[in-house]
Amino acid sequence: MKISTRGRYALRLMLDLAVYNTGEPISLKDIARRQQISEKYLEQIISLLNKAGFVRSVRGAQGGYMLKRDPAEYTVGMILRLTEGDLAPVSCVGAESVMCERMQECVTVRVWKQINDAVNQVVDRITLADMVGWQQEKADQYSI
Amino acid sequence: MKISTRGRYALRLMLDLAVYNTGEPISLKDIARRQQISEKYLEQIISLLNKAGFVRSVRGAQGGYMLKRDPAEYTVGMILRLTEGDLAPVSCVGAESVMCERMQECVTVRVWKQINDAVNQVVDRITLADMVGWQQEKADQYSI
DNA sequence: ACAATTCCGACTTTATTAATATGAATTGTA
DNA sequence: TACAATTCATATTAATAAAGTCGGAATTGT
Repeated sequence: MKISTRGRYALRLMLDLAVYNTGEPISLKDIARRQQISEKYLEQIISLLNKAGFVRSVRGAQGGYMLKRDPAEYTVGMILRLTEGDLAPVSCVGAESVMCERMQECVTVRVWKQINDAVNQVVDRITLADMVGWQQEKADQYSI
Repeated sequence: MKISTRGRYALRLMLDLAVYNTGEPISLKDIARRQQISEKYLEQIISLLNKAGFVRSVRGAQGGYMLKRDPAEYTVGMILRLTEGDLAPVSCVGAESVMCERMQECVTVRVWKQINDAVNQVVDRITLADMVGWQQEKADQYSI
């Protein structure tokens, strides 16, 4: 039931883009330094986000990435699903659920459905903007 | 975010013991046949359940396993945690949470905590007895 | 005695995770 | 225009975990 580094890093990456947004592209090198994540690994991850149209990339010197939309328009669910794949605890209750031949008599599936719903409700409610707000609170706490 | 076969099989195994309980020990062979799971693999899984005191074993011919307590006394959470380990989506919000050095400034941890709470609330509420009930409903549906 | 079972530990195979490595393509700046 | 800083693309590797399989010892009812 773990979320892998891919998903976790993707979330931190997107949050970093939101928090440090100045209108100028932000380079992966900066993000990697701030987040203490291998730059090369981040390349792979942001490539997914880029292909999905979540970020805009600027190539060449002084290049980098920026969020394409407002932070409020990204839910945690969107980001995690893109990088982790379906968040369903078993494949038979996922978005494109893979039926199994025991479906008829299977009772455990009700458990998985409930877990799935509970998780989705959380991740689809929280946006990047929420997280930026939390970050701000923290910053305030420690600076006072 | 997947639950592995270990946990899924353990749940089906326990449910099988609850549903087919007659007071006599039930052999793994029977369970394996009914649940379509490798008997050898089930041995490993039930060994965990046995050591944890969830089931009672009877060795030798006509031997097998029985639930030690009433189905209502087993939650899904108990069974999954035993076989899957902590259900927390990341280790820093689990029961014996492993701190990381970024804890102070980390904001994503709030997301993981909410997911963790949501999942626990579901699995700690559902008991084996609930599932036996569901199974009964299904049986009724299809027999009418 | 024997067959059916649980019990135990080692082994194997496959898939996934988490990167690293190499280098090409692009572009602002000196 | 050269160059350095970047993104982009693909291949490779190393470590770990998942999902079993295998062989046989120990126990016990018939």
